Amino acid sequence: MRKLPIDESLSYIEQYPISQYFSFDIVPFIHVYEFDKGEFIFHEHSIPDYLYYMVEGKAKLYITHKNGKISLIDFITAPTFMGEMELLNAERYSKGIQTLSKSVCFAISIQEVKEKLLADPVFLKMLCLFLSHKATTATAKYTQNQAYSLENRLASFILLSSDQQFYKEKHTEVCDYLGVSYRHLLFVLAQFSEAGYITKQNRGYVLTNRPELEKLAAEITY
Amino acid sequence: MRKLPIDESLSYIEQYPISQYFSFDIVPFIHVYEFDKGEFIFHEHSIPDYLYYMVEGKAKLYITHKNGKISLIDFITAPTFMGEMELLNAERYSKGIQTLSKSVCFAISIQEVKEKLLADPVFLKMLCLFLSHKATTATAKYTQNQAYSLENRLASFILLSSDQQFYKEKHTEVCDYLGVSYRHLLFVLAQFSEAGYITKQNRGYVLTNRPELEKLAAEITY
DNA sequence: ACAATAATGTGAGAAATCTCATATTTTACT
DNA sequence: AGTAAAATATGAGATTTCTCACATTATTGT
Repeated sequence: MRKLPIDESLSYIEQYPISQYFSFDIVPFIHVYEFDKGEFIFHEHSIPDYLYYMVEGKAKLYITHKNGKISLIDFITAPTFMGEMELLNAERYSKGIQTLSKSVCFAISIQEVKEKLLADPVFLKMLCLFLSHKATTATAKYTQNQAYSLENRLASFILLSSDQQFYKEKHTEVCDYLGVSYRHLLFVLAQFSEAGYITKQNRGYVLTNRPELEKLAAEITY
Repeated sequence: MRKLPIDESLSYIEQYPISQYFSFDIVPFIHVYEFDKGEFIFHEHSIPDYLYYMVEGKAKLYITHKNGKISLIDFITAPTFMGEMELLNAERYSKGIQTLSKSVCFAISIQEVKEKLLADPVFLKMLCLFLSHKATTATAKYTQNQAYSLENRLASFILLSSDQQFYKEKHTEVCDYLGVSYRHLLFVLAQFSEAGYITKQNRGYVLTNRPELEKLAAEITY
């Protein structure tokens, strides 16, 4: 993590407007940080000092269980806030957030502006919408996880995350995200290959029978 | 559902203060309704007209999947808000809410006060805290559901939901809540009986070996 | 009080998913 | 370039959980 020099910082602040979320001038309170790929924005069980607004990059939000299993709660993509729950103090200790690519974040010192933020209707309204949306998608994901087998969920995930008929997510992340073992993920992936729905190529898979994948995914959607 | 007469309504409003959550006088906008046990407060996929504040009673929040499985997302107990996500319009269609006991709710017409609410910092701050707390507990529940077997989760649930060493939740609800089949719930319950951790009695179970249940539950807690 | 409906309970077999062991390939680091 | 660490891959066997079928109480409405 490194703090960007003034001129670069200002350029980011100009490029990614954040003022709309506040009814007072937030710019004086912003520090711009850059995180390398793989760096932690929040360590698990830490007490965050900053509310972040990620403007570039990708990260994963996860928790580690006592038995060693990891639940990848969400893939986080810019633009988004991070640490808002901790700001609210509803949850004192943070979950973990680790970047998946080089990321740029606006950091706002909680200590400096907590009071102002929690009395700012513009910020609070945005935050309500954000939290509500986050809760809705999380609930959808988790209830589906327990109502459908991996076959359906993986088909759905492949369709959502593939880019131009090409799927290349990391197995190690996907199994934590879908809540199954690495072994089982590979097993179902092999089934899909076997059935000709996908075909291994280089470091990923080409979708070779999209309609069938869509049929499997459609069993979930309501 | 029936609307309570003026005098009863006022008595409830007096007994359960709600003004603290608003910076304007909300009382003129409140209608007091009573729901019988088993009545629906929201039908699934409906568009709510009211934001509710439940002051007495218990209900369950659930969704039905395409394959017929039901996910019981949460047991709702007074006092709490309902329909707040729909008010925010983050989610246009509601999930289902059905009461588990006779319940009394304050109903606030969305159409009448939406504008005012979404600009009210007192209300918005409370709502942020509420949503954040809800998201935190839901995430904890769901990630644990996929990281631990029913043995651990059920032990934990029995300890949490039993009253004075006596467990008497409905199996049909519990299996939807814990995300397993009815059959499997009964199977693990039988295991616990077999091992002497619980003992069937009348319409429920007596906890006959709390320490062992606690040991199982402790595998989860972090 | 009686029928209808919901909840409880159990067996048997199958499917989904897990654990563990181990080998190979890729990626990251110095 | 060389080594350590991470990611990929696969087999075998065990566990967990599911489906379905069916029987037996409770509960509810009229």
